Parts: sequence; structure tokens; C-alpha cells
Amino acid sequence: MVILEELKKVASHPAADELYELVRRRLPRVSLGTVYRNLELLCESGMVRKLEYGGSQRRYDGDATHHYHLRCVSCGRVEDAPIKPVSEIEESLRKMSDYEIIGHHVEFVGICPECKRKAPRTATQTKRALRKEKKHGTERITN
Amino acid sequence: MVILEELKKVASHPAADELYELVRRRLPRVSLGTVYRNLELLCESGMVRKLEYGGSQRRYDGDATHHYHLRCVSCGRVEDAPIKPVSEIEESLRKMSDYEIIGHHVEFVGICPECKRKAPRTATQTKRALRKEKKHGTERITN
DNA sequence: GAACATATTGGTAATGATTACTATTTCTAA
DNA sequence: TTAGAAATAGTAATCATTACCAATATGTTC
Ligand SMILES: [Mn+2]
Ligand SMILES: [Mn+2]
Ligand SMILES: [Zn+2]
Ligand SMILES: [Zn+2]
Repeated sequence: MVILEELKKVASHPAADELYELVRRRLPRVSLGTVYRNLELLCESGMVRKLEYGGSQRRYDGDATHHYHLRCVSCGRVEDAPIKPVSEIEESLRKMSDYEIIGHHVEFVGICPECKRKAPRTATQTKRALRKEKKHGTERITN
Repeated sequence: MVILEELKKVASHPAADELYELVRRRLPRVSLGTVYRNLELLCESGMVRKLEYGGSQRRYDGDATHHYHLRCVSCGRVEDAPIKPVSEIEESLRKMSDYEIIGHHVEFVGICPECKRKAPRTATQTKRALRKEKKHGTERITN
């Protein structure tokens, strides 16, 4: 319950260890293993979504409804993309493929307003950042 | 060169160790580290794409042009989705977000024809497979 | 070609996120 | 209470990826 509550409280799509720190404030004796185990159970029950895009750590999302994400290549922040999913895209693929299509995921990559302000980049710098990000995953943010 | 050639030969989006085995047939003394190192260089030079969707291993794509992917939740196969990318979706997001949008990735999930034939699934079984797949990543395929 | 500087490699160790394991604790229901 | 079941904390194991470095290969200048 506490794990789910804390996950729903934040919009930051935290990784397991970040969520662990949040949960610890309320349950100081909880273990990281318990966080992982229950996140898995919550995913299975459909109350939590596991995000497995770029980076070296999985992120978890307390909002299990279908929506897209937007990741800042500079600071690693992941936000919900403020557009609604286009289900028609699945239909058009069904016409072209023999797969039984179950769903789709979309991740936009970009630079968040804060990072734009802090360090406006040339196109070259942006490409470099993208590479570095792909290489190392992105820094943790303390949002 | 050999690494890039072998990667371009296959349509299976192999993981590093799978590609390592392919390269070894031509360069028996090559090391896995060399494969990783050069894949990184090829990514940086833009000739190879690194796929970081689900599963526990990264996959590599010798086709660096923008395209979508289609993953079978049953066997783990990853194919190119036979539809063209919709760039308009980035435009519509630009209107709604202050991010500087750089690009987007799409992964469809479904069941490939072969798996459908081998083990037709009920909706419940499919959901279960999806969970298991999310949990363990998917089996290696020998395509 | 010899001598040197530079770049790349193979082999192996280190890293780090996730998972597995297990003794102990907590819950449940008679 | 009390026995059995379920969950947990703490720790070990796993395994994909990176880091490291001595050895080898490559290129360059004379
Ligand atoms: Mn979200
Ligand atoms: Mn592809
Ligand atoms: Zn940012
Ligand atoms: Zn399949």
C-alpha cells in the first residue's frame, strides 16, 4: 500500500531505488527487495506500469492508463507526454502485419525547458548529448 | 567492418552476444569486448541504432533509418514494423509541450504468426505472457 | 626496412541493477 | 494460544555491460 501510494504521489517515474528512499520515510525498516517484489506484484495486477526505455534502470509509473512519455536527454527526467495515444496507429499496422497486435508504446526524446534554459545547445551539442545519454543512461534527477 | 557487415546481414536485431557469435565465424579470435566497443562507435557515428526497449539485453539494429519495431511477447522476436513513421505526431506534441522535441520511438507488442500457430492463446494467457515477458525479458530466438 | 608513436585488441576484472534465497517475523483463522 | 501460511529483511548470486591494461597491430618518418 505504501509503495503504491508513494508511487502515485510523484510524477517523476522513479526507479526502484528512488522509490525505496521515498517509502523509507514512512517505513524505515523496509528493504529494497520488498520494494522490487511488490512493484512486480503491482505490475502484474495492472496497477503499476514498468517503463523499460533507455537508461540502465527501469522506472515505475503509478499511472497505468495508456499514455506516452517524454524524456529529457540532458537531465534524464521522464514526464507524461501531453497528447493522447493514437490507437489508429495499431489499426493501420494490423492491416500490414500478421502479428496479433496487443499494444504499443511511444517515447519522445527532447530537451526539457529547464535544461534548455541552463545550457542552450547547438545541434552538434545536442547530438553529442544524445550519444552520451545512450551510452551511460542519464543522470539521476532529484525532482 | 565485419561487425557492421554481420549486423546488416540479419534482420533479427541481435543482442551483443548473439552478434558476437556471428562475428566469430569470420574472426574467431575476436573478443566480446571488441564487439561492444565497436558497436558503441558505430552507434556514435550514426550507422547503427541501439534498441533499449523491454528485455534484459540491448539489441542492435544495422538499419539506422527511422522506423518502428514490433516485438513478439511470446518468443521475443523483434522485427521492423511495416508502417512508416508518423512525424506529424512530433508536431502535435510541440504544440502542447515546452520541450525541444528531438525525436520519438515506437514499439508495438504483439504475437508473431509463428507463435500464434504454435500456441493460440486466450486473452488471459496473453496477459500472463505479457507479465512474464516483462518480468524476465524474453527468450532468445535462433532466427 | 628499422624505429618509433599511436590505435586497437583480447582477456579479464569490476560494476551495478535486478533477482534469488532463507531465516525470521507477521498475519490469519480456528 | 497456536499452528500454518504469507511476507519480509538482509544478504548472496546473477548477468549484461564497462573498465582496465598488457600485448599486439597499424601507421609514419626517415
Ligand atoms: Mn507516466
Ligand atoms: Mn529495425
Ligand atoms: Zn532536462
Ligand atoms: Zn513469437
